[in-house]
Amino acid sequence: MDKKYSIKDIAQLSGVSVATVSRVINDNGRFSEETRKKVLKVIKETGYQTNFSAKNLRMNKSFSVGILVPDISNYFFATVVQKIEKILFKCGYSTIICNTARDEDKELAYLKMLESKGIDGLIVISGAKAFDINKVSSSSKIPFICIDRKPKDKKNTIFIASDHYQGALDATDSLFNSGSKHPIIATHKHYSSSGADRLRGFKDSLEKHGLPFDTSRNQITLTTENTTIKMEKVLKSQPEIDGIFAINDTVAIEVLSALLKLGKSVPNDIKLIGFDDEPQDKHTYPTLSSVKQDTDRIAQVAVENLIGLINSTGITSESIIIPVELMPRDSTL
Amino acid sequence: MDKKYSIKDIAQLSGVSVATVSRVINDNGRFSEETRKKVLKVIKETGYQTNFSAKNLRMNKSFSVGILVPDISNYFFATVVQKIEKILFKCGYSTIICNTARDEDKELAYLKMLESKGIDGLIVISGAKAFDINKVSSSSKIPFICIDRKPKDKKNTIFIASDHYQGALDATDSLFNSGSKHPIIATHKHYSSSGADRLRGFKDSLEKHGLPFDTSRNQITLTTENTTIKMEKVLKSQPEIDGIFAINDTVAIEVLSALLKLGKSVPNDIKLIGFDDEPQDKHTYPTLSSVKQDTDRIAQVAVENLIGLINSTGITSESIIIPVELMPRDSTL
DNA sequence: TTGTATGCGTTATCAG
DNA sequence: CTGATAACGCATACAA
Repeated sequence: MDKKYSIKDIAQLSGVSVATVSRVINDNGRFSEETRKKVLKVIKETGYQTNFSAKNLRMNKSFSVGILVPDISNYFFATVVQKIEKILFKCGYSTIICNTARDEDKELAYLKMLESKGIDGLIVISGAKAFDINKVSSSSKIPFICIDRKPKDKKNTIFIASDHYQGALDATDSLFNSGSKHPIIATHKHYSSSGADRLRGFKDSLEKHGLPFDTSRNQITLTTENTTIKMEKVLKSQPEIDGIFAINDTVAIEVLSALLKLGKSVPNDIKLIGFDDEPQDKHTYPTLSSVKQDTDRIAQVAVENLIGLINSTGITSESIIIPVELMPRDSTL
Repeated sequence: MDKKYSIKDIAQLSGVSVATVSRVINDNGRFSEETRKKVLKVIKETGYQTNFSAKNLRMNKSFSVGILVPDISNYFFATVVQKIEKILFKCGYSTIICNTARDEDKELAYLKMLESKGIDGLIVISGAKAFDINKVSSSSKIPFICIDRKPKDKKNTIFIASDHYQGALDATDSLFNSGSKHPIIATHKHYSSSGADRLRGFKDSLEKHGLPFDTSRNQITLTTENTTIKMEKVLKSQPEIDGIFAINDTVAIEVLSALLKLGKSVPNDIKLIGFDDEPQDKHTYPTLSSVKQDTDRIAQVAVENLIGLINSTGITSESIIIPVELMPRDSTL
């Protein structure tokens, strides 16, 4: 009742050899229906459970994957991680979560740990710089895929991302469509490959509408602390500003709050749109327009590809772009 | 360059036995300073890394802990998980995350998997029912601690929670203090032990102010879909309502949005306060009063106690309550 | 101070 | 169809 059963115990209890038990458990090799029943019965009765440490050691496989994420309290990251974990579990893998806090040293330390644990695969989500697995250990060939973060070595890797460019283009277009003549983009200090793509989309929409992009006039960089002050200054020196594309919803909501404090009306004075379609967008006042990423599909594609990588030796190189969806609400009416 | 080194390789390369290498690595047993340097040098050069599967098998320890959480895209859960993971990593443990989605079957499946992997400990965060580890396997004695979720067997377990009762009491008091005469509580369908404590706090504040609690008059249950309709109905039949304590900030923000739609002014017509102090509270209009949980301390205490449990055989039973802090903002001015 | 030998629980190879 | 046994990489009791 209080002991942990091993395959050996099961063998003894059911009067067969350990080899046969292993065969039955893994449904591998041949054995009679009779022994199968016998063994399965004992397993049920004893509540036997595979010892994964042993199995891993023997098979050089761990049935677990690591996931590197900058900040799990971010809505988009949390949602993607959650969905990935769910699918992986269905496929028999467990997920080791690693919160890198955008710290390169931490990232390295995590990578080492994960390698030690013999993870079968790795998913890298976002982060400031291009991802270079060779920094950990040139010997290791852990299959990995990148989400929203370009790998350093573009060959031999899979890269998955939302169509940030198109989303930003659509978002900015929607500012114009709702009457804005002089939109700007609000970014924050963190720089990621997705952020760069969104900036490109903004620029191209601007130029499409006959406005040349100029960083000093069309872009503001905010930190959490200075939003209102900075906004006030900018709006004073450029009173023509009548639309803001925020690099994500967190920034958008800070901007919205600042605008209201400054007595500006959204969308009457200034149109506003964000990115990520966070749940609270529906509950701001006015409700916040945004661009929705297809996290279901991102997660699905990520896991499918990773498992493909794990099971096959053929190395692929691919860049997968997931479409996004514009979610117009009152802030761009 | 492309091989994975084992302790045996290191032994050969440095001209000692595997036992000595093991001793040096674990700084265990005695060996000369000279051999130490020799071995360490080879380890550096080769980039040797411990094979944890083997170590785990031998030591019957996995240096990993599981964490059961209902929904990681919830701000409070995400924050706590993130902080726990960070501290655990510093202590040499990796964290296997399990998103139970409040589903008991999933929880069971996860528990089995975690047991198979030989996790050293378990952290259970919230969830609807009391937690009963015996459902997995009567044989297993995995040390575990509960956060925000009462364990079934109160003996032999550690329970950590914010002072939900006091927080709710303070929150409701603050409604009265800002002039509310007839506050109600807004809950949602999920029921947890923390939710029950918050409800108790609300009731006691009511009675303290001379109002007997009556479910049909002082409590409304919302779902995400029906908030505005339900609010309208309630406010029509009970126009005296002038204060709302929402069971958490997500509910509070939905309520706030509904109230604005219904033409009610917050805080002039109705005072409002939530729970959890989510970041967006600072950016709603008006800013949302709330009760802040000390996630740093919760995480710290949780890890400390779990590691204590793992390393000692002495079983403890304890209930640890972490103080909360009232965060008054404009919605209760 | 160091080396030898054993076993942890599995799977896989090879006989039977 | 089934059984004995080697091997995975490591820590440790025991010998030297």
